[in-house]
Amino acid sequence: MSKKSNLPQPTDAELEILQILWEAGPSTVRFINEKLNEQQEKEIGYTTTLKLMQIMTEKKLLSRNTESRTHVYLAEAVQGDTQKALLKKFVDAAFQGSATSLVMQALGNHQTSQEELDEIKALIEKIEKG
Amino acid sequence: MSKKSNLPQPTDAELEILQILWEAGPSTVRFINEKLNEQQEKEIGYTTTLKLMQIMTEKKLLSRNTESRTHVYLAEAVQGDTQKALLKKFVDAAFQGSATSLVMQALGNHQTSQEELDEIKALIEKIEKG
DNA sequence: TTGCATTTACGAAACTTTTCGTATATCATT
DNA sequence: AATGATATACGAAAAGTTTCGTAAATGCAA
Repeated sequence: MSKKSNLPQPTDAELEILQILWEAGPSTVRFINEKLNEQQEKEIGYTTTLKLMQIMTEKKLLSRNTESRTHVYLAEAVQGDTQKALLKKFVDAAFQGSATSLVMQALGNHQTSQEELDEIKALIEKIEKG
Repeated sequence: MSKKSNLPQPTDAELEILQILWEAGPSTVRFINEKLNEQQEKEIGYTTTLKLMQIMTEKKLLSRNTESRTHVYLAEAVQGDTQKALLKKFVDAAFQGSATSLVMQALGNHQTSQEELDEIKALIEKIEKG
C-alpha cells in the first residue's frame, strides 16, 4: 500500500532537476545547477535553477532544509510514482492508450541487450503466472 | 530506408489533432473540432482548432487541399516516425534514456492481455534471433 | 439578389513555463 | 568593521502554447 500524495506533474525543466535529485540524493542549488550545465550545452543561470527549485518546493515536489544558510533540497516526488503518472499521460497522448504499442515501439527501435531482454521476459512470465 | 523529413515535434494539442487525422484520414476542420469535443469535456472553439491546424500546416505537420471552400487537411507527419521521436524524448526525460526501464514500468502497471504478451514475446524472439 | 450560415484569415489576448535582473542577507577573511 | 564571495527572495521579462474575437469571403436558400 503506497500513500498517494497526488503531486502535480513536473514540467520538463522540473523533471530534469528531479532526475538529478533522485540519483544524487539531497543536494544544494549550486550542485543541481552545475549538473544541469554539465548535461546541456546551453548555460543555465544559477538564479534560474534556484527559482525553479523554489517553485517546486511550493508545489511540494521538493522539500528543503533551511537550517544552514545553504538550503539542502530533497525530492518529495517519488521516482516510480512520477514515472508511472508521466507514462500514463504519454501513452494516452502518443499511443492512444495502448501500452503495448509503446512497448513494441520501444523494443523495436532501441537495441536491447540480452540481459535486458531476459529481464523483460522474466517479467512477462511473472505476469502470465498472474 | 525511410526518408527523414525531420519535422518539428508536435505540442500536446497538435498531437491530439494528428491522432484524429491518423485514424480518420484527411479531414476538415469542422470534423476534427467535433472529434476533439467528443473526447473532452471542455469545449474547444472552432476557430481555435482552425488556428492550430493552420499553424501545423505552416510547420508542415499537415498539408491541405484548398480547392474547395472547405479545406481538407492531411497529416504529413508519419505516425510511426512521430511516435518514435516522441518516445526517444520521453525516455530521455523520464527514464534517463533507459528504454528497458520504461518497458518494465509499462508492462508492470498496465494489465496486459495474453495476446499482447504473445506479440511482445514474438518480437523479443525476433530480436534475439536477429 | 438579399440575407443567413459557414468558412478561412489574422491578430492578439490569456496562460503556462522558463529565465534572469536586482535587492538583500550571510559568512569568511582581512 | 569593511570587503568580497556566495546565498536566498522577489518580481517581472521572455518565450512558448492555446484560445478566441472579429472581419472578410464564399456558398446556399428564400
